[in-house]
Amino acid sequence: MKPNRPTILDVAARAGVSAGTVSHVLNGSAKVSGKRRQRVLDAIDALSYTRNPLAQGLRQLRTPVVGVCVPHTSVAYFAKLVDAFEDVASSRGFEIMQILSHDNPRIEHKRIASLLSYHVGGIILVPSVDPTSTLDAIARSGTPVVVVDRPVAQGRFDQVTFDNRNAMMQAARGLIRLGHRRIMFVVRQRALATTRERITALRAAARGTEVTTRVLECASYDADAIRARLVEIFRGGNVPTAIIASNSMFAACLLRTFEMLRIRCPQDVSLLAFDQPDWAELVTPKLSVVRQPTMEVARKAWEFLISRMDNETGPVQTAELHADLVLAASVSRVRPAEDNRGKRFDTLAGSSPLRLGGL
Amino acid sequence: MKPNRPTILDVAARAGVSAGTVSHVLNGSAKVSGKRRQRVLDAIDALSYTRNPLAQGLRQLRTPVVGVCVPHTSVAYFAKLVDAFEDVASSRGFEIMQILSHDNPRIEHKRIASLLSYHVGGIILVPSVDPTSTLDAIARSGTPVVVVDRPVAQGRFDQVTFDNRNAMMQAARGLIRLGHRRIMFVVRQRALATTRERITALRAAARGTEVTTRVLECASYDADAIRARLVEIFRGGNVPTAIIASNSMFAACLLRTFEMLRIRCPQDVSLLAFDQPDWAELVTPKLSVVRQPTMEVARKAWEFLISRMDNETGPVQTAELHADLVLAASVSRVRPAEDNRGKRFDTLAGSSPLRLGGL
DNA sequence: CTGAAAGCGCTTACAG
DNA sequence: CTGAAAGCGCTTACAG
Repeated sequence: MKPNRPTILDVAARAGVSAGTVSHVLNGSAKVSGKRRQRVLDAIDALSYTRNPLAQGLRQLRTPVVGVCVPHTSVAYFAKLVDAFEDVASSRGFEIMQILSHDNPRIEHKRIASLLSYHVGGIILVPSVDPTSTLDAIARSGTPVVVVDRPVAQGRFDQVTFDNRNAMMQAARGLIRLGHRRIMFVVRQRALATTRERITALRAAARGTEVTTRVLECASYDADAIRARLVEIFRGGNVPTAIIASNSMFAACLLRTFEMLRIRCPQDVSLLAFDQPDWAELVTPKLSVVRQPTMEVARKAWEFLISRMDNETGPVQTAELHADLVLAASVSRVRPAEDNRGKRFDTLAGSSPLRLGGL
Repeated sequence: MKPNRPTILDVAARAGVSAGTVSHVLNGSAKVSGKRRQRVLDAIDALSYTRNPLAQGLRQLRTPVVGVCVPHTSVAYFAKLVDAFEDVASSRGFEIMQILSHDNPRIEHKRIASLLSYHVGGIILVPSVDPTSTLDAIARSGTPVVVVDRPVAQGRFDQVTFDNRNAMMQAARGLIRLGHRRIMFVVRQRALATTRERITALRAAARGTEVTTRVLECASYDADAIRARLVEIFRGGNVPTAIIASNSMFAACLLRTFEMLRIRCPQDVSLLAFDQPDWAELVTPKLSVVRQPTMEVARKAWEFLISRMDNETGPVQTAELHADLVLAASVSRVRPAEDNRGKRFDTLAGSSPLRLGGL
């Protein structure tokens, strides 16, 4: 069934040299004289020989594969990131093994352990809330790794992150300047390093002003459940005048909730989101976003990974990229009459086909 | 640097048996007596031994890896598909190697060849326009493969596809019933099997009526270029009253173009899209879509792949899943006065921040 | 049921 | 510069 692929021995035989010599021309690991070298090249060509990466990996304890671990691919931002890595990696002869942590440290650890058993040449990791055991396992294996997007304790690992503090600072100050006094930040997990940085910056921006900030943690991944949670908030009264969503899924849920409750955006509530979704410009009003330079992240991370693979003991490399605030129609100035103090929104749109799980 | 992982020999030594015996309990490839078996299990546990898949793969010419090849991950639908595969595969102890064809047969072939050199246990392929050489290479290698989403010539390969004819038939008939007489179908590549099926169905629906159909092929992946192309159409006069987009990227470009040209949807033009984007319900008007059951596809494809890996010579397995038409506000009835005959839209919105490449 | 041994396809000291 | 040979960690006929 499986016709045997040519091996290095076939090439050697055809070129009239030893396997070792073929290996040397393949790897440039030793000088091979001009004509032998050419004979080897010709033989490789004639047989359309390609190396068996399994054998190579077994011998060298290192395969030309880089493992990419992100929480989910269905999040547009992570999908784009993986896409970008696939591009740059395959142009350098690397395969991508993709694993998903589901933002769960246990799964993350297990999946990374499996990746390590393949002796991958390197790992790109968007870490979960608590990646300690995962990072320890990677460190123990000596596999080069670059941490991306979410910072971990500095000093041990190469990483490329965003300047979340600055981005949030910009966003918060912008809102405050527009008259907002009650700002809510909706997050998946408070404990996430990225989130903590953002919360700190939000509070710092509010310090010394009369601005009230509030963090809403919504651990669920289920849109219905999230919307139900939001509905509670808006019905509870004392509604914020501006909401910052930590990712595009929350932004989407918020927009749908606005619609259900007939909350006008931005007249009643302004909205701004981290994690620029591709639909930001399609919705009405257009969504204000913090734009993260995905391609730049991927390129930088790859650069770090390559240099780490070449030099495992070099100094730790760090990059903090800039994220841009892009204000659009979903954010507006607060007029005194509209400050929502003590206001409730509970007009559930009767015609909405929405199922409201849990309500 | 790299502490040596325990090997099967370490386990054997600790359990006081031979490596072959350990292998047998690992694989259940031969009966091992109760107590020896337990000793092996204990040793594995004590050393937290895991098999080296590279060695295993080298020996068996088969690794517990499945290769997934899609055109792009940044397309939401494909990302979801890959996500779904990762889930089901890793729960069965398989890794995922992900490659991207960029809808280019040459790249597809090259990347698949590389995949094959890893002796992957199976492949899931969303084929490019012309996957002939790729499929030949896969067939030659004897690797189990399931073709997904886009049908290829029947009979050689397991595949799970959608009933595109029926979906398009429903969509077209729905539009015709609402009074539409000029329908445009915007596609990436006419030659794609999926697209051809849809075009055929569209024409069939129009046959015997006074309905004019038109296919617009836009090979570009650049949103600016696509919009420029669309602007031409709308300026050209004799604008269609209904447009069907073959994927969500086109739908997005169309919505933006409507906005630029102050075309009202659905009053001036109705819009409907294959490939349900996650923002379909966020835009105004809500987008009408043909909804494809992603998870079901993934599950079915995996089922086929597993059974193919178990039985390489079994009969070809085929599934054609049903895609639902979900009508929403973006589609409406045509009133006689609004039939756009000879109409042009060329009010370029001056305030739009849009860059119009090429115009 | 169990072990000794060959072999999967490479790479890499080690001689020469 | 080049070749012979060992070895990476498994699996699998083959004896027993």
